[in-house]
Amino acid sequence: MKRPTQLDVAKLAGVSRATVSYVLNGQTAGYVNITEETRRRVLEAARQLGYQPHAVAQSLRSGTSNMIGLLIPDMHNPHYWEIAYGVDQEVQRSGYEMMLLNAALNPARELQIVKALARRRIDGLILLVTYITDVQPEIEMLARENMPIVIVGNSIRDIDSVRNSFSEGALLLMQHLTGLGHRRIGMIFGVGQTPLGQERLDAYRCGLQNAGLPVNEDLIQHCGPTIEDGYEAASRLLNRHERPTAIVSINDYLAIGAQHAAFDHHLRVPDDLSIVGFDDIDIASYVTPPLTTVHSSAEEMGRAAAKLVLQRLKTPQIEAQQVMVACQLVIRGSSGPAPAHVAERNSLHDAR
Amino acid sequence: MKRPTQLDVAKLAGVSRATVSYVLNGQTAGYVNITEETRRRVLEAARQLGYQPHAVAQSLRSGTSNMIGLLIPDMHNPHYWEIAYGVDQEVQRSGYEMMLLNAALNPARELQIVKALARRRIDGLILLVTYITDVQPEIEMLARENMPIVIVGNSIRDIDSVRNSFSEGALLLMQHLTGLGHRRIGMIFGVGQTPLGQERLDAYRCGLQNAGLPVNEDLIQHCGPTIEDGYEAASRLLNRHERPTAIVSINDYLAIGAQHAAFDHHLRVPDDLSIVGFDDIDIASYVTPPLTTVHSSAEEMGRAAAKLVLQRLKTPQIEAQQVMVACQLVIRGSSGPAPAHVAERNSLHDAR
DNA sequence: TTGAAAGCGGTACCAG
DNA sequence: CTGGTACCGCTTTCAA
Repeated sequence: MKRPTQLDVAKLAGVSRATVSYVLNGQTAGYVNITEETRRRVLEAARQLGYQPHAVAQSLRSGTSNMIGLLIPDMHNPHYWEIAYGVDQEVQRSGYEMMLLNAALNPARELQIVKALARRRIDGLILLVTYITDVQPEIEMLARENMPIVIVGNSIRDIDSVRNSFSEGALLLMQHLTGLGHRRIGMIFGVGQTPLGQERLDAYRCGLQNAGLPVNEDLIQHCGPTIEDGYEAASRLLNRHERPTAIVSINDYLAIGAQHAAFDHHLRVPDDLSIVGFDDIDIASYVTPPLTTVHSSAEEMGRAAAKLVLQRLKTPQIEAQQVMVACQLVIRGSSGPAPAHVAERNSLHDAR
Repeated sequence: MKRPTQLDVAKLAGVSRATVSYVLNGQTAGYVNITEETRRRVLEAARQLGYQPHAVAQSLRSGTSNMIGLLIPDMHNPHYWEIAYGVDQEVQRSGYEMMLLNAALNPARELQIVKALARRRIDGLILLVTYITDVQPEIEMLARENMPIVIVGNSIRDIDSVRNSFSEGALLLMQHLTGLGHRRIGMIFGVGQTPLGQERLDAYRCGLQNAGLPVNEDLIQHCGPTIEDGYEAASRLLNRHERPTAIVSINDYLAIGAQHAAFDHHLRVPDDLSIVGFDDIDIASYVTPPLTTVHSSAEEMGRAAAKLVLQRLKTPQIEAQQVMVACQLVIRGSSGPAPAHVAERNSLHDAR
């Protein structure tokens, strides 16, 4: 059984295809007028056949798809879903659909997706890219062809972008920890070579130096993106002879793994170990103890990105914009003063 | 700047459009052969122009889109992403793209999405529908038009579906709790009128009856889908004069909210209160204490659903299949024996 | 007020 | 072995 086409409707209503198109779109092309009678006949015929316009044909004809593509690096991290949610909301408000694609942390797939979306002649593109150098040429090419593109959490010259001021947030976070007396602070770095991650890592190093503390590369644990990876990275830190008194996780998701590692090592958080993260995912305030983190509304970022795309869609010629989304330190129960006995042991050790 | 079309390539290579199509698709339409020389010229011209085929045009011509649509009820619940992840993996293995749409728990939006996907002439559809009665007519209509459709967590006559045997799992869960001596068991019911939720609710009631316990409707707290809602529903239960000694949450996500409510009420889990959930989301084993839950591989379900769609795409005429994904009780740290003093108080109360 | 027809970009048949 | 061309379904100009 085949779906009815405009022609079927036209036949049934006893009019031409053009008339059907006029009626269904309200599009009277300037000065075309339709008799109320014909109008009713057409609508009735369409209803009777269950006619649905063929979006692909419309798309080919009009050159627009009514879709905005969103590429995220990893479907497992709630942070990206919050961004996607913001994008979806905003995009829908303007009558578009969001098409969400997952790169599954695979650089090759990232490029492949961008290309596929371009072939689909998607109306606009929002990219959260981990391995940006690989896709940069493609992005620049698309931008030259007037495809509205927004980069999130990153930036390329002459292309709209949304970023958050995480380096500041990260510094505040480090100040918070050093201010609490922590001198041995571990880092869980579980992402690809993203500038976003790099920014946080730099802030970590910088924060230590600001407090006059040495940067010990052994305390930086590189790991994968799963919660299990976070658990293991934290375990490695906690198994060290001189374990850190605080752990900074590159994101909340991994921090939850770290919290559990502390639990399995019979360490109380925050009494024996402070754990902090980034992103403030919704679960962060519900874990035990609630996670100290750097908040930046992911949904907000998504919305900002969507707005940029939609704006460029309307007025393509304006200059590239950089939107900054603020972030703030959220102090919850997972961070506290450095444990006294460890501090003591440390000074003994230092004295030796 | 406009993107080059096949015609541009043809001109540059000094051949016809047909030849370009043949070369690029390897499609020699049976017995068409191309000189190595022409072939090279065409490829070179395509490369030089950065030619990318127009997927919309291809789609219109071929009648296929190379996309499988997936509709999920709520982007905030990790359970659904795991399903989406499974679908994505499987669908990609077969050279398709997954198009993910979020209904945001809105029944009207659900129907709207299904219709939009149908208009896009998507190749196949995987639906996780909350308010199924609203979309059922549309689904049946599409199925009649030979659109491959799979329903997940639900079922409609003559349509492929994937379900998990949660009612069994739920009964095991209830046995587990009653076996531990719990007599006052609360329920957090934070989903729409989904049969899936209903199934779990029925199992809750049934499980109580099996243990010879009364069903107290006041112990069933209906609430919204956010983690905050879970927190509040649990709080309401815990604020009762005679609070439950165990709480069954309709899903893990809300259970995390419940855990936090217990924390805020200074109740230790599981000593003072047992909390159990459903789904076994990845975070479930990392919260403190790790969540007792009913596991069913969501990713597995997604994969099964994708396989069904792809299979029907190949062979449309086979009979509708129902795939059951097994599930099992996973006992972790969040459930334990009913607290003695409460049990005591209960019996005193019963004796009065 | 309505209808005929020219494309949008590709594909695949048929003729050369 | 290659080129011409009809068609996928819809929109929109132009003519009637």
